Amino acid sequence: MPPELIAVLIAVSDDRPMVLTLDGGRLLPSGPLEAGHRSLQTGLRLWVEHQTGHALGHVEQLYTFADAPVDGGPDERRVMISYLALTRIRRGERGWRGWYEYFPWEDQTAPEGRDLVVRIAGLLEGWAGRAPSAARQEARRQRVALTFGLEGLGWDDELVLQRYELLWEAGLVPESAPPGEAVLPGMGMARDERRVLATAMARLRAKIRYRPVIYELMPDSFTLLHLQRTVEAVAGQPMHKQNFRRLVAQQGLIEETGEVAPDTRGRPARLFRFRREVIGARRIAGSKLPLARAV
Amino acid sequence: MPPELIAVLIAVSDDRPMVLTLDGGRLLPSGPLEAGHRSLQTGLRLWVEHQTGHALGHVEQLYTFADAPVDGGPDERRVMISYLALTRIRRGERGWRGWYEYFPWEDQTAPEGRDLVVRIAGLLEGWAGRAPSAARQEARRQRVALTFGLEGLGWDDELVLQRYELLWEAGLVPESAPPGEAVLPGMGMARDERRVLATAMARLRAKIRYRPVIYELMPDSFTLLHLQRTVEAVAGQPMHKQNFRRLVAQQGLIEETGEVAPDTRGRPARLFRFRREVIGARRIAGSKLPLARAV
DNA sequence: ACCTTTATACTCATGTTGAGCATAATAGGG
DNA sequence: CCCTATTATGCTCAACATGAGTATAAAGGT
Repeated sequence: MPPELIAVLIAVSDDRPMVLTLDGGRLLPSGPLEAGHRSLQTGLRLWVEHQTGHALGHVEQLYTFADAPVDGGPDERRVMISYLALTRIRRGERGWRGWYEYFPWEDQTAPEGRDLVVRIAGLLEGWAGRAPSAARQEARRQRVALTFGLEGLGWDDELVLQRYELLWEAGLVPESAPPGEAVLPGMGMARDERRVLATAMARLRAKIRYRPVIYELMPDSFTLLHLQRTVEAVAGQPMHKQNFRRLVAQQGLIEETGEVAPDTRGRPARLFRFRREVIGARRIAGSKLPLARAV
Repeated sequence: MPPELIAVLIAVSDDRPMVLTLDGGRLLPSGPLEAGHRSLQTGLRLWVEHQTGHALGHVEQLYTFADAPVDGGPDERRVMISYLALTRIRRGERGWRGWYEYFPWEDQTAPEGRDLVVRIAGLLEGWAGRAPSAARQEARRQRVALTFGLEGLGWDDELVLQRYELLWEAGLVPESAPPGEAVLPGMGMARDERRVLATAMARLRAKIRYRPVIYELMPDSFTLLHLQRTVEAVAGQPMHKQNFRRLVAQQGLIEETGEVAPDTRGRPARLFRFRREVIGARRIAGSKLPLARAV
């Protein structure tokens, strides 16, 4: 069985990060590496275009997964090479879903997300208490606190995969819960797809801190607030407005278009565009996140 | 053809980063994923142990490579899933080689490495001038300057792979040079192994900045200078001594053993040990590098 | 005693970051 | 036309981090 190529396409629409799915949101675009494919990336592009009609721009390899072998099953097991692609939604495209539909607890900009983490903390405390020994219980509690930023440790937006795997182990997600047991809100996916999505989210959240990839998710011109809302949507965390502007300004990666945003409430905002020329011409420090404390 | 698992084992000995090789330094430990392997990592461990006798500790997946399909060749091509492992050299083990034997220009702590970059800059200027159009020439020059830190841009120690691939394109390494043509110093390896090694070096150099992985390369007790020399050896860059100590001290990741180093010249240095307990108990900021300017 | 060598403690200027205050410019209601 | 709500934008401040350098301590060798 040849390795499978699987893609996570991300776009941001109306300040919501979206992922392109198939089969009613249960699958990601994917297909086997074939002899005719000139490279892994070529194969991926062909499959994605064939299945979704969406042409890929820049893609980045994420991780290679293998599922566990089945006793008495086929000799070979599925190997999945996953990729992340940043793009924009084209008119009329279907299959795009908000990524927080799959991971509601990852949205710490909204009160619902924060409340959900409080609820999860309670459930995981129960799980920790069910460990066989006192030492194990303590280890579980420490892991929970670190992963979900409890006890004053602070929320780390990059721990998407770790949080999902912890909830998986605790039987709180549909993929692992005993039948009939209550599970957390959040859509499940087929096979390992939700792990792949979690990996993509974590990578993107990490990457916007040190590479200006956020602009691949923006339209040609945008206001500073729009840019900030996009970063907040991806990071799942609120930011300090003035400091965000200061940072963006001193990076010198954008320039004014000279126009102002139409149909605005309040004072009209100037429009900016990304200066594509600077990519490659300069060492890019990226876009550190002036994160406000999660109120 | 099942995917192949390939490992880059790194250790530091006598302030030199070393890599475990086979076949006189031309190969890295590797082997195909088999039906009996419980996971990718398990398979990797078995192959490495079988081929080198070295048991693996913590490993990290690096990247998945595929070679180009050959016209008229077999239907399937080699897929390599690569891993990085940090370890220590055990007594009597053979096959360890200094990684700067393969990439001499990556050692910017020594004058030889810095001189070599000056020479490379000249050769690449010639290569840039041979581009077909003025625009292409300029693009090449920009890429060279950025990748090798010319024109005041500063050396970026994490661009190991980019530098190797540029030299490959320019035909300056044995893997790509026309037969009989002069090439740069630095041992070649079989197949794609040198690219895998470059990927591992880049990842490790990046990682020591934000995770305390350097301690996996240290003996149980060490002096601060020994620690600094190890970081410098990995990063290939000199650092400011006092600031390095300040950083290490305020991280609180190490503690005094109470003893001092034997057989020292000058004032004897206190010995320290890594506090394993803090891993997992705390969010680790890692070990930023107080890099001195490359004199 | 003095010199070389390494260890270690401080100082200082500059830059970065988190937080907040103040003011500007628009629309819409009274 | 004034007032208010709303968003945009400019500016200050304290705390902390960082790069660089000076000064002093403790050993061995001649």
